[in-house]
Amino acid sequence: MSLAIAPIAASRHFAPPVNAEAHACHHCAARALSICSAMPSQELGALALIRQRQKVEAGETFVDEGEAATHFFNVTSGSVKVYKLMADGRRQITGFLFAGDFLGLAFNDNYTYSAEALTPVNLCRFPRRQLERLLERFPSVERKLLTLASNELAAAQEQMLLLGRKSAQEKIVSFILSLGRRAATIGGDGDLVHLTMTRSDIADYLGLTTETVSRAFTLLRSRGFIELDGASKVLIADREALEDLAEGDA
Amino acid sequence: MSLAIAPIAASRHFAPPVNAEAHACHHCAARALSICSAMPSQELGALALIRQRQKVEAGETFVDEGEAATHFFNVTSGSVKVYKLMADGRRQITGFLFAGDFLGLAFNDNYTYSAEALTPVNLCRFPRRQLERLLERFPSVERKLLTLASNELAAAQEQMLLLGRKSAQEKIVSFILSLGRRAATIGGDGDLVHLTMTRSDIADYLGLTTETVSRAFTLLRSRGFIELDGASKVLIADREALEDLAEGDA
DNA sequence: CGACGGTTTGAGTCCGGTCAATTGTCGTGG
DNA sequence: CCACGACAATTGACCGGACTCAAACCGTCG
Repeated sequence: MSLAIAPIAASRHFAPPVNAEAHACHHCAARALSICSAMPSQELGALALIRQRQKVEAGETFVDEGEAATHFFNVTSGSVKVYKLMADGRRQITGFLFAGDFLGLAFNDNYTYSAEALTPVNLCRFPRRQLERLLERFPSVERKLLTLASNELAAAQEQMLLLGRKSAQEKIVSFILSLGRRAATIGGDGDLVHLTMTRSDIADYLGLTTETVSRAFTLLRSRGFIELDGASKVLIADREALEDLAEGDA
Repeated sequence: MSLAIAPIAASRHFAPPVNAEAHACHHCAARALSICSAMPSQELGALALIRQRQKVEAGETFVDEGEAATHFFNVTSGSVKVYKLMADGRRQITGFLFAGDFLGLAFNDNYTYSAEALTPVNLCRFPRRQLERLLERFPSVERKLLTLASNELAAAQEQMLLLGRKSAQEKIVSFILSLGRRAATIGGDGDLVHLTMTRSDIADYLGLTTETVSRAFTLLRSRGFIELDGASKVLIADREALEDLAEGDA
């Protein structure tokens, strides 16, 4: 889920980073766990000590369903899809992650999902065992995680409503709007949405097929609600109309 | 989600309850937060101090989407449906709760769902403000909550897979099996499932209609996979076949 | 026993899926 | 710079599973 911006605490409490890499990863810790509100420097310092950097190519799977859940991740840049597979290959994408999002909260022994980079991705990785020890020393970090998990849960329930009860149109519209909201919180233009995932990914996220996704986009464009620039850029042309559509008003 | 049984810690650390009522509610706190592993008596005692009992009639709504989230709940007995509504009345049930389950984890200011009793229900209620203060004093309780939330999250993702990618048949079969599992952990017969919800509730949980739910039950019976005794008792007759069906093996 | 709500069953429709062909996009190498 | 290949996206025709509408059938409780 979306996490809020620039952790001021970080820039106050730490010396200037030696390079851009370190800087990015430094922020990553703050973003994952401080959630806008300042976190005591002690906690941040401890987190910094156990964090590890990881680069992932586009298309690379870095979490595999069923594997031992050894790490907790935080996305520094790029985008990621998280999904579950059925034996016969059917796929449900349970979420897309962007800069600032975390992954691996599940305190199960094994991952219950897979994760694959949609674009080149920079990650911060926290070994779970060390993170857990850290949580014991700094309960405030645990508090943050609980808040994050609660928000995740609320979002998951919203997605259930979408999957179970919305039409194809409504699903697509809700999706575009939520990406717009997300883009706005990250600091971009809330009306211009850049799709880093394929139609097939969108379909697997919304419980549809690529064809239906494509048709829905076309229809929305022909009605003047959105504009398309190539396949991956969507401009929200009539937000109000879309917000009505998402809730079923026509 | 399912919580494990009899917290031994409780009976060791507290004097025998003066009546059945108190006894039930005493256990409720333990169940909600100790999750099988023993919890220090100090924490249990603190929880006991802030808990409140609440009885709810069948059909009564005790949590309303949008209302201020003042309480954290734990179901002592009975069953509950948790759901979200759309403006036009479409409904998505996001979960059913049974004895031992908790509700209200969301650390948002307002509830993002409604909850209604399916049967007469006994609840333990913890005022959120007091609970939060308690979490600060006893981080171990927070740890338990985080674990619970993680499990909830995994279950929610599994439900997304069901809603987005499974056929009506597969949905019903998965549902029966999960109720069976749940019944087994509570201590009942894992093969005999008692449905406390209507067909319409099941439909709103699985993203179907009552008619489709009914037809699926009928078909499963005619094929010999289940037996029906009235509308609310389901006997799992061929678990193996059902487990295959749930995953799409024909 | 009768009434009411929930459930089952039936007939017909439609939304979204399937299959297939075409068009578009982008990176690569001639 | 353009031609090519590979893959993604779009479009079209058709199909079918789940929905809708409607009627009949319980079961439970006054």
